[in-house]
Amino acid sequence: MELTTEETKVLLRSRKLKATPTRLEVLSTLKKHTSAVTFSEIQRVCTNTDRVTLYRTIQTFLDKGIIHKAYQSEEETFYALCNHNCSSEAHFHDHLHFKCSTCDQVTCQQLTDEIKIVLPNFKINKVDINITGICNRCCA
Amino acid sequence: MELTTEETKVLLRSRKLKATPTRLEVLSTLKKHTSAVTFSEIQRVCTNTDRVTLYRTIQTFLDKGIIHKAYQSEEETFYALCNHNCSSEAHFHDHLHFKCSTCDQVTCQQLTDEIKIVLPNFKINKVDINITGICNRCCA
DNA sequence: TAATCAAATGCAACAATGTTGCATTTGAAG
DNA sequence: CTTCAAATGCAACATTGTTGCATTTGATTA
Repeated sequence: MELTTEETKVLLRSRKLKATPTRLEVLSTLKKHTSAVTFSEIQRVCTNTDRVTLYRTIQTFLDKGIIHKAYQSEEETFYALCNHNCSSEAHFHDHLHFKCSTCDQVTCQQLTDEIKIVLPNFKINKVDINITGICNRCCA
Repeated sequence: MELTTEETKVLLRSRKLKATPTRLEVLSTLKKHTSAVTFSEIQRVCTNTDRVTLYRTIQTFLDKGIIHKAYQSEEETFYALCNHNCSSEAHFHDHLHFKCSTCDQVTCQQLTDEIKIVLPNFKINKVDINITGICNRCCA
């Protein structure tokens, strides 16, 4: 997920969104992180943007499928950029979200084997898998 | 999970908890439901108990492994009684939580096949699987 | 059954998080 | 440069959950 400022503007306009400084800054923050980002982290970076605008910006990005909720703990929600395979309809078919209890980072993990979940007589729309444990970097 | 009032008292005392009217009422509410229960539903039932006491009661039950968080949406948390296989350490090894988008109920579902998740060099402590879709009753 | 005391509760106040309405500003198109 | 819908900032509010502290109560012991 490499995005220059110009590419970000193109992305925003392709979704019929104005390329405002706040939106560019939020997206820049997200792409700088390899792991998912909390609202408070976004707020910490965008100091000269109103709290309400940040909430609305995130909601807009969620609606347009630019970001997704990677992990929701009791305290905080973690957001991450969507990648190309990740439509707003089906985020989780072959990946999951991992919260490391050592470094507290949330990362998206791709699965090599697809997970098969069988629930007879149920219709499955969305599968969210959240795992907590110790990530590969902290294990090493 | 059949619990008479007397059995509930025994359960509470076995965890070194006093069998107060509020605790009995909260547990009675949970066992009356086949699906997981929200805080607001508990609050709706326990009208003569202070809000703060209900929060503390739920927290105590979580700590003691009597209930667990079945599902956490943006708006609400769903709680459910723990069954016998379900220690406070490892809730989710062979079951998942299903949120039906038709009837809005959250239910625990047992899996016939254990799910195998492979993440090389990671240490997995807890696996939460949340599925949204249409449950067997609403499909019928 | 009465006395005792830690545990549990109720109340008030507070904190954090997120939302809504509305006036003002601004990005992008002509 | 003008125009206008979209985006923003501000104020006020709603919801959710927490903390401190005085009072009450369940369970134990005498």
